[in-house]
Amino acid sequence: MNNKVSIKDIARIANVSIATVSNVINGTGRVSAKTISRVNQVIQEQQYVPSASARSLKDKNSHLIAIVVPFIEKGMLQDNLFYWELVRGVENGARHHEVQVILVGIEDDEDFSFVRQRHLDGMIVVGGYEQSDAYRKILETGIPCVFLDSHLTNPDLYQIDLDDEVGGYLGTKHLIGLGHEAIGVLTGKLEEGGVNYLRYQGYLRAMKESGIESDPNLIFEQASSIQGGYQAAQKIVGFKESISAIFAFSDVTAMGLIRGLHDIGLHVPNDISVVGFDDIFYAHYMIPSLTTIKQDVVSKGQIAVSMLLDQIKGNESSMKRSVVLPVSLTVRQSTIPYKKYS
Amino acid sequence: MNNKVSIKDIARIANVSIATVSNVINGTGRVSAKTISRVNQVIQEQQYVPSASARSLKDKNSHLIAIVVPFIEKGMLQDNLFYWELVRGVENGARHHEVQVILVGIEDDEDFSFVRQRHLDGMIVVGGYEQSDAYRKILETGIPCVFLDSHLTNPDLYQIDLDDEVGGYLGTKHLIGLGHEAIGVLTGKLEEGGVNYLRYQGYLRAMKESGIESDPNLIFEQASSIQGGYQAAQKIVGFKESISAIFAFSDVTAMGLIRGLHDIGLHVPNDISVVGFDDIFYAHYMIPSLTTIKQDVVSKGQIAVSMLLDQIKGNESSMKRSVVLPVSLTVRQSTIPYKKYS
DNA sequence: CTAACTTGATTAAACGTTACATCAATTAAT
DNA sequence: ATTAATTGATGTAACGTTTAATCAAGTTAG
Repeated sequence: MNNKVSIKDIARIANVSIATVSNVINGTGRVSAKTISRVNQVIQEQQYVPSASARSLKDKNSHLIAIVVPFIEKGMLQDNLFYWELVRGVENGARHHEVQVILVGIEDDEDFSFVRQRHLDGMIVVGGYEQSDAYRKILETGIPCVFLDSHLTNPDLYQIDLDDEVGGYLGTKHLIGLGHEAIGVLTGKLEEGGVNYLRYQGYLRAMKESGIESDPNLIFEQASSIQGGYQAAQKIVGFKESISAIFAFSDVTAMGLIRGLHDIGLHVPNDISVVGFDDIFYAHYMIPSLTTIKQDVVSKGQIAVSMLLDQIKGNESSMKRSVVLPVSLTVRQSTIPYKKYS
Repeated sequence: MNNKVSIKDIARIANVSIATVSNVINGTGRVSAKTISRVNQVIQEQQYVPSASARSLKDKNSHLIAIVVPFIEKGMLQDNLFYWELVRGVENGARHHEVQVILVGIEDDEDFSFVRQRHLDGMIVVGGYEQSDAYRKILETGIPCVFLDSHLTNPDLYQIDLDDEVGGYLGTKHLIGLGHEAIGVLTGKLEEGGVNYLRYQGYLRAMKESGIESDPNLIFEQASSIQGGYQAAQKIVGFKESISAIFAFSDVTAMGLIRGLHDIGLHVPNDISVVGFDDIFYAHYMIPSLTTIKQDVVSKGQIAVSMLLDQIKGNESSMKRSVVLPVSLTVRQSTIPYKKYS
């Protein structure tokens, strides 16, 4: 309705020039107290809102950032709840900085022309693999980015990661503490330096430290999805006499796994213990509730936003380029002390 | 890097006027085949991308829609996975129409000035209550909207709803068919005409049809969240001798409920049967897996987008303003035939 | 009392598009 | 052979801002 009141209208009604109105809005230039209040009055009355397109045309920044999520990964629809929590954190962080978030679920052949098209101020990229096509294209756009959970080697990039190695260590140590020795690992794609790789390193460290030899046959690499976890149960059951516990590198796969084992007749935790990773909110409500490595996803999203905005504003010095967030162990019902397989 | 190549540059390099370039890009006006290909060539070489801000400044439409989600509802953080599936559907629908989606998680005091600020083309609004403040503000913006799961009474509004009454009926009928008579209901806020209200009506119809008297004491109204479901277990346990089944009006509350009952010592389905609503993907993997009323959330999102775009483009006639999507019953492990409480 | 600031405000260019009006050069119709 | 229509292309205003340059009037300094 009132959609077309522009700065010109305000100027006319308030009997000043548009430059003055602009100054009032932005607090720039010199303008007397009375004029300020008169102009503001008119702005109120007319419900004037400055046009973002006109602004961004002028200053080249859009107050728009993108969150880039791989909805489809390796051909599988991403059902990881984890992303939802993250997206919420980002949206929430952004709104406190008067920035809006556009959601982009990238596909394999994604082209990133929308970045320049919309003059995006920056991007938050979730889970990029260093050698992927998308990753290369993202860097090519040249806009400020913050990478999440990517463990990229380039030290110039801004990134936020988890202390994945420690997470892997903690979960494994917990199982060892319960007396388990034959501990299987259910991991997503193992790429050198990637999230799963680091968790695996932590696992190895814990095993070595406790003098337990780790059996490479007990490493199961599977898609990081609930289905992936479910399918893994089939493979794992072949080793049921030699495995007493499994460390799944995400809660979602742990869920699928537990269900898969259940369908085969193996019950968690009595027949086998399971540790997850992420602590998504269902973990607490599952039956059995899931012992897992906890991270604070929502604040991760918020940190990502402020890091991105600092970078955009050029407060480079005020922040480290790489942040590593802590993880911790949350013990619940899915893990119990080792008992000989009966 | 190459961020500043504009239509002018293309025009200069291709030796034509900017008007011609514009015509080539938009397929408007008259321009010879050779010129077209030459211009396109240059566009390719220079990696030119038209500026969305300039365009939207000119034509008043931004190719930007918002999806509005109540992240925080009645003071509770929305942990409903359901929304995530919906958001994904919308994003996916949008990308096929060259529109981008901005994600807005509204708060209680939300102001919608961003709508005019960004010249949004339209909005998809999830779960609005007719008498809410937000709802009023949304209508005031005057932009095209599609309302999801809102069951609004105004027949001029575009909306997509589920056949909630039938859903309520099917779930109840299923339980009755298993021999249950004392069937409790775990519902979110019961507002006349709202989603929960209609599901409840379906419940009543099924009960009446089977000649079972429904006990108003067995209606439990609780927040639609996993915690809400968990807490409900406390209340329900007081009636454990008189309740043999519960129909929860969302899968998330069903999960919380099942866990809550479990902690109290009541096991699903042996001690009590539970039916959910939505069929979020986890329903299939829970232990026990959840009998539930299935809806197709992703396609709901996609339909919402195309409905919105039709409305924006003014193809009013081509579509009904109100779409009701079907639901169906999916039977899993959380419901079993009635047996006397022991 | 003039010169030099300060204050409050204005003018106009520029940002990258689109679309309307115009125009020159062909081609077609009488 | 003149007029009319068509084709291909251009010039330019307009969209809503911001900002640098400018200016008039009032104030202060010497």
